[in-house]
Amino acid sequence: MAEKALKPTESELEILQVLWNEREATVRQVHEELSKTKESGYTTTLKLMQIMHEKGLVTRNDSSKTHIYHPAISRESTQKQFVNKMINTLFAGSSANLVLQALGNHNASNEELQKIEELINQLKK
Amino acid sequence: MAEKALKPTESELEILQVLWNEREATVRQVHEELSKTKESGYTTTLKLMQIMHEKGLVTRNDSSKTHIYHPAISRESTQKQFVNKMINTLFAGSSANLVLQALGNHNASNEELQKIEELINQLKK
DNA sequence: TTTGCAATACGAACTAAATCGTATAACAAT
DNA sequence: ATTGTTATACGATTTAGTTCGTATTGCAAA
Repeated sequence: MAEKALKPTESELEILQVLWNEREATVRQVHEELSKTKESGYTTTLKLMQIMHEKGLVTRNDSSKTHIYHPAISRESTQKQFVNKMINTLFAGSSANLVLQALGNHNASNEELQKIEELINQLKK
Repeated sequence: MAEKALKPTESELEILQVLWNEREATVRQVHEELSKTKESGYTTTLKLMQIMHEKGLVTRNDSSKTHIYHPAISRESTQKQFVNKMINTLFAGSSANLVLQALGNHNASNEELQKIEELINQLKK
């Protein structure tokens, strides 16, 4: 059976972000991290992560009292999912438009620009 | 007073898409357009557009019985809003990562790639 | 003018998401 | 063993978004 294409919500993305960065984390750790930029209760984070577990967005090791969570979907596939969606709903299907918008508004280093150029040269062939 | 940064919902984006393309439209026209790819009742579209009007996402001319709607926010500013959000929540702040992802998965024409290269050369300076 | 059609207005139901309070369980320290 | 702390479980509430039914209004055709 194929893997379900679950689309994480805004809050779920924030949690996944932490899990992707740390590779694994407890609810406490995730909550501490989120608290840096956001105000909310511990049990809210807990509940969200429980729901994510039900949905299959994360796995967890509950062999000890304090459960350890892992992301169940990759950062890359999630990025792809959202980028594609966005290209279709907001850029009339043109990836180039999205690229121009992204480069125009955010600052990329010369090194990063270099990488992009290389990719472009490959694609041109 | 500064303009409020209202984030359109998924459904609202679909409607804005039509308004941006047509420059203006009636509820009926928007609904016909959406019906091509989506199943839903006329009054649903109507209600959504009324709510968008309350929120200030659209303006309307109601001097005649059939109201004519216009987008109140630009396609570009909305694109910017979503792209920035996405770069932050999904690409760890790196616009280049987003660009690589976008170019890697969607096909851009040589002409479009050319435009991107030009922009990159400008940015490099 | 009456009748019928197409439009708007609006309330209500339904669904999804987020938030939190409280109960309970596991464990460590005394 | 008792007590305190930190964890999970879970129900309930709140908020946002979507959908639709029904009432009403404006207008044109008969």
